[in-house]
Amino acid sequence: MAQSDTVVRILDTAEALFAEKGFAETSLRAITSRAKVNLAAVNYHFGSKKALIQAVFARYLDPFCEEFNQELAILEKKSEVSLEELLEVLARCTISVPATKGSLSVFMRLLGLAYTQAQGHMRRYLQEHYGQTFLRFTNLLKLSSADLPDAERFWRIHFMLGAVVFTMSSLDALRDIALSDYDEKTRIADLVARLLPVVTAAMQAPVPEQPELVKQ
Amino acid sequence: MAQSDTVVRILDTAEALFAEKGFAETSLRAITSRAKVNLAAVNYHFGSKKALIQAVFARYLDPFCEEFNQELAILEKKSEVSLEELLEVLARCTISVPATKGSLSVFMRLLGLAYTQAQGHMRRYLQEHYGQTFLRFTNLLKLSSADLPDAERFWRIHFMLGAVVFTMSSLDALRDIALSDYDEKTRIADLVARLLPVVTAAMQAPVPEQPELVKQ
DNA sequence: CTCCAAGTTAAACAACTGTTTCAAACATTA
DNA sequence: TAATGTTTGAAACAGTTGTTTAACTTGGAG
Repeated sequence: MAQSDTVVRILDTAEALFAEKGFAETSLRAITSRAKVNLAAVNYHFGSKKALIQAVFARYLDPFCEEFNQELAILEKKSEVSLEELLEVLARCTISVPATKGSLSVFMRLLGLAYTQAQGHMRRYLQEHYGQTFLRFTNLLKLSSADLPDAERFWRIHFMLGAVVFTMSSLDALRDIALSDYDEKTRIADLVARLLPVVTAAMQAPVPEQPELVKQ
Repeated sequence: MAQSDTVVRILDTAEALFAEKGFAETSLRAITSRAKVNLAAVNYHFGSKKALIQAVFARYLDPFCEEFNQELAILEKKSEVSLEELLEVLARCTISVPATKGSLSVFMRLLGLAYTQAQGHMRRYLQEHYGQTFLRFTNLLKLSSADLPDAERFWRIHFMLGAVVFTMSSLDALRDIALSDYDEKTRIADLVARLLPVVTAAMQAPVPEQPELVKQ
């Protein structure tokens, strides 16, 4: 049974090439030739290039969401949850899941691409499949930052999402600079340790005076 | 003299389409047909699609850097510069420059695409042409956050760069959500007002205990 | 007016894209 | 062993891509 082998090899290669060059810039021929499988294999096993992209994401996000949902269920039973506690759980799940492959940075790069690259279908896919988990998280976040206006919290979530995704997705380049300029061999765990106090402080920053809402 | 007219129309259309769909997903035919210009005009006036992309950026960044450099020169003469002061200058220049066109959000989206979309040549172009201005900025930032270890500052700069670029590049989608969920008509100026305290707090967050540097 | 460079146009170029086809090879069950 | 359904293989499909060519139009200087 060579099937699973072909599927896995396509997924591995596609993941690497997508992260390296982007979705539109990576052709099926580039994937299949490097993976040493036939060109038609992608359409046979996945149906289309779109579906392949989604499958690459699902391989990361499905196990992540499963673990994260379990942790969220525990937190939801508690009477109150601190911001540090919630972020620590998020960080732990993010690190632990792809530990088998050790390529968290690759996945973060993909996530960044999915959001910024104008692949509308990816945003829709992520929303449909993982929106509910995200909602559970934001509900807990609301409890742990109750004094923050809803709109303010909304924007800050995306500021911090950007900080994480952007840094992680450029990780290799930044790590090289950090090494040559500051003699620092930054591991993912170090980066998370750096991120936690920054994100916490950002979420707790003073709220600016209400901007006067003008029409248009 | 229809030349300048053609060039400007190409730039305007390309800018809009790039922001809307991304670089790779926007064909020269899509640009030229919407701009009501002949297909060959792009290669005639700009040389290649790559050069057109760079020209779209230069139209924003050249005037921005000119103004920003002037402001930086003023700050460099002062004996000390506060973090708020420096960030406020950055925000002011960012807002003021494209005021004539009112499409700062378009440019921000382009900037986000340039960094996240794996167009290697764009990163190189930005570094080569505007790296020195960025260096002047980071030097002042070092003065205004002298108690921060260099490596820590380095990472935080990129955290915050990510927050800005990522948010801006998804701006339209986020703005729609903010409008429907919080009845908020977010203007760019509002967003900058929200960003300033967050970035300030993030840069001033407590430094985590030195991560033990292990080999590998 | 003449002439020349600058700009525009339509057409064709070669290369590449995702997808489909159908015969061959394979593994599995009866 | 024979029959079955699944997986691979090479080739072709129809469409799009960025770029180039060469003929054509135009505006202004000599």
